[in-house]
Amino acid sequence: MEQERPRPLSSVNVVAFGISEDELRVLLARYRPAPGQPPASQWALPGGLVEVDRDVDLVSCARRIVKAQTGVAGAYLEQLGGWGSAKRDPRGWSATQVYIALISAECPIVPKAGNGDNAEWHVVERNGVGSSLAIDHDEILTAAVKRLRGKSEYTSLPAFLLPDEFTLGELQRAYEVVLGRQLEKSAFRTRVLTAELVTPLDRYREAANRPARLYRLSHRHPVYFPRSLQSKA
Amino acid sequence: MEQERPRPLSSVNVVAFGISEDELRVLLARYRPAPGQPPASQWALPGGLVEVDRDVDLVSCARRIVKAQTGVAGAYLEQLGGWGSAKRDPRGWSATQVYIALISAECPIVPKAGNGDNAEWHVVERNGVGSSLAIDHDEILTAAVKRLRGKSEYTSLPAFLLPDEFTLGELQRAYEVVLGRQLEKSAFRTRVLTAELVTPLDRYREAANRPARLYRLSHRHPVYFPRSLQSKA
DNA sequence: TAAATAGTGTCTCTAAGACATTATTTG
DNA sequence: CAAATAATGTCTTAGAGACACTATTTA
Repeated sequence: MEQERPRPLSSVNVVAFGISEDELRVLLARYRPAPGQPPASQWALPGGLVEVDRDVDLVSCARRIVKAQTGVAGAYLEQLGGWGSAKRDPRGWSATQVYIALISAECPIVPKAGNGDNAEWHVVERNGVGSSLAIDHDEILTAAVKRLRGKSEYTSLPAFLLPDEFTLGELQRAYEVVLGRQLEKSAFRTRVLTAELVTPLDRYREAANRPARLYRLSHRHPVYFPRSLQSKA
Repeated sequence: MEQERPRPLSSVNVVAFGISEDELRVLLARYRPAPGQPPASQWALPGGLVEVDRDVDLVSCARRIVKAQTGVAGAYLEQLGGWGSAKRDPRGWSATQVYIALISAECPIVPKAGNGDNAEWHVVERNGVGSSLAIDHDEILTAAVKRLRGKSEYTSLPAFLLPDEFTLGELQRAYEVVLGRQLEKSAFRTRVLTAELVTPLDRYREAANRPARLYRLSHRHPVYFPRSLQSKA
């Protein structure tokens, strides 16, 4: 019988994105050096150690974290990647699995009992937030923003930042907020409609102008726009 | 002082792809229920526990595994994802970080001392190999093949399966082997050349026909072909 | 010369960009 | 009516697919 090797710490972190006031935002919590210890002043990505008798797998651990901070249970979740090294955590070798969460409501927060321990939504500027985050979370946030922006070029990802029903104008605005640039209306609409990314409803958004048709996503998973190398005939 | 939580097992697995005899192949090893224990008859993806005093981070752990099985030190490595759950490993809660490795040589193997303990290259058919792999490795292999195929539609990934210098014909063949379908020559060439994916050399591959110009990759990281939402003018 | 593969040219088609025009509501 | 945004149409352009053609080597 071989002696058991020392085990690294296993945790999960979440980069939760939302849109409010036409800005892309990310959820941050006060950095907590270890569970039970008081929070530091630095901001960090919400997360925590895997709890072996509570989390059945990595996604449910991520879901638990999102739920605890925002109250949202059905957020879109996608694996971003793993960060692990001997040095990243002062407590020793640690590996974290990071998930991206897209929150469709208006950036909600679950207030904590105590003293300024609430998470907060921070505006994403360029590839991160203004201040620097704890340990390697700046690097992780940058990777998450890059993934979100990159994948938004050719998938329906930004739609998961909207409520169930939305107009094409609102959808285009979501793309523009995520990508950080304006898009051409006509091209955007044909692209979205021919890809059958959305299903038209028989309802309309009323306003002080021509009412806009409401749509909902056709699929609960991201749709990819058609792409590149075709087969030989 | 809070009591320390139980820690899951942390391991790294590698899905190493190679091309030989015009077939896409993946490296498999005999499944070993735990380090030190004898290998079972089932095949599995090569991997092992993170060694906290030897591996500085996740990639170097992956590199160590690739090197041990193939002798190759400079393979292209890319994170695929993390798999973790209470049930996947009989020893208890375990999380593995999986890397894809692209081997450019002719599918080499490092022979082990003992008795049939060598890794082997298996042909990839459809989304996996013929037989079923240990624990959740079928699912992981399927994800790896999907990633490799998907990304090969719009990046230079298949080039990392070739030696340093290659002809455009060889490059096209690599794409065809990975994607499992034939491509149109003219379109392929203009695409590759206008994306400046490769740099032409002043050397030629001699054969019983017109010599083909040799090329090498322009970048050590994958190149993405342009395509998708453009900016408004 | 034939065989074989390298490499190019031309035409078509599709989808996106640019931009103008029409449509439908409220105040 | 004006103001505002929704929705559509037309023209152009870029890149991919189809496919034929030319180029250069060896046997």
